[in-house]
Amino acid sequence: MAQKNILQYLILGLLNQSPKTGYDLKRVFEDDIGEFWQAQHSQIYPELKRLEQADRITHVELIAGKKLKKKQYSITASGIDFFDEWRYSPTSEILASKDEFILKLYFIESKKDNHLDAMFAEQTSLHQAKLNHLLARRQTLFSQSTEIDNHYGHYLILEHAINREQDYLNWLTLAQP
Amino acid sequence: MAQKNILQYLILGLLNQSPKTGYDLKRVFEDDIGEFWQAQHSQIYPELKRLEQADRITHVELIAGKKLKKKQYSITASGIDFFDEWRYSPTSEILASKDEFILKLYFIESKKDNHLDAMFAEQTSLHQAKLNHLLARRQTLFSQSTEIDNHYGHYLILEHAINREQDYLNWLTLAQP
DNA sequence: GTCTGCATGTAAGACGTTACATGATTCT
DNA sequence: AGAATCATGTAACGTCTTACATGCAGAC
Repeated sequence: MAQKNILQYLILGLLNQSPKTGYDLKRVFEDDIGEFWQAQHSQIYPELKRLEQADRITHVELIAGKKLKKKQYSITASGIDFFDEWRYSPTSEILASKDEFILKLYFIESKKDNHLDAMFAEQTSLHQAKLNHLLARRQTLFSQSTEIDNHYGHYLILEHAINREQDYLNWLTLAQP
Repeated sequence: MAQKNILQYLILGLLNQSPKTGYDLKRVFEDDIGEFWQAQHSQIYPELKRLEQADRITHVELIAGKKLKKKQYSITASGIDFFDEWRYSPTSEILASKDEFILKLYFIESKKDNHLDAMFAEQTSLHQAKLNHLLARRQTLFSQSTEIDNHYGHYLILEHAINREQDYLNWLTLAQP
């Protein structure tokens, strides 16, 4: 039964780096690892509650400004054990991705279908925009090699995303009739 | 609210190619488009029922052998309209994929972490096996160019999957310390 | 003083997986 | 005779998205 609940490990891993609020976590998902995993705040907050009940994390309440409360979560020893179990276990399954565009292509019967041009042009534009955004981000974050050493995981994930977009664009160019 | 329910379009598209049973559809998902979309039979059968109630498909009952009943579904005119609306509409969103391995990498802090070797070796082996399987499949299905012309969409999707695995392997080789 | 971002939560529903269940046919 | 595959369905559960809801803080 039970699917894997990978979200909990991601939260634990991020809290293992440093204590964070739910909002902080939300932003990491948006900015850093969103290319390979997504989570909305409506999923994060309940998961934090659940992890705290299971004693994998704890929180302290901070006041920002005059009365804005935030809950800063930290990982517990039990949480670290649980996280390490996951991170060092084999990753046997390749979680297949979904791609709506390639499925639409699947239903094109002939190379001469006159929708093909517009479809490829649209996707090329989308992926080019995404690539540009990722490249700009790399420029901002990792223009110095010291940054790479200090945030190696983040660097890897960004490199992989860039690589993926470049390959996708390359395929689009080659496959286009 | 309501997410996109892409499954219904895939079923309609497949029935638009030729009438099929639920089991036939299940196999197409396993064999042909599984690289870019997954669906279990427990999702397919209820969706067929729903599509029939909405008059997008109909079925006839066939008897195989002495008494094995199967339901062969066909697309209706209304179903074709509905399918065409989807297939020729813009595909603006890039549905982000999930990759558990790259996330585990994200939590590796140092290039010198002594788990890295084993992790890369494992993934290389997995993706190599997958690539071999896809290449064998291309050999079986598309060794003649007439096959490509007759099943162009299928050919494209397989090519894309092969391309993706090759790029992934290439990245694994380059990123490995 | 209004707009953007910070901050936290719940509710409803859609989507997807695993397991449970049953029976016929074909191949070895 | 037994195993694999064909064939169809339901139940339970877990995951994920969208929407609803509220309030504080900082910048302009």
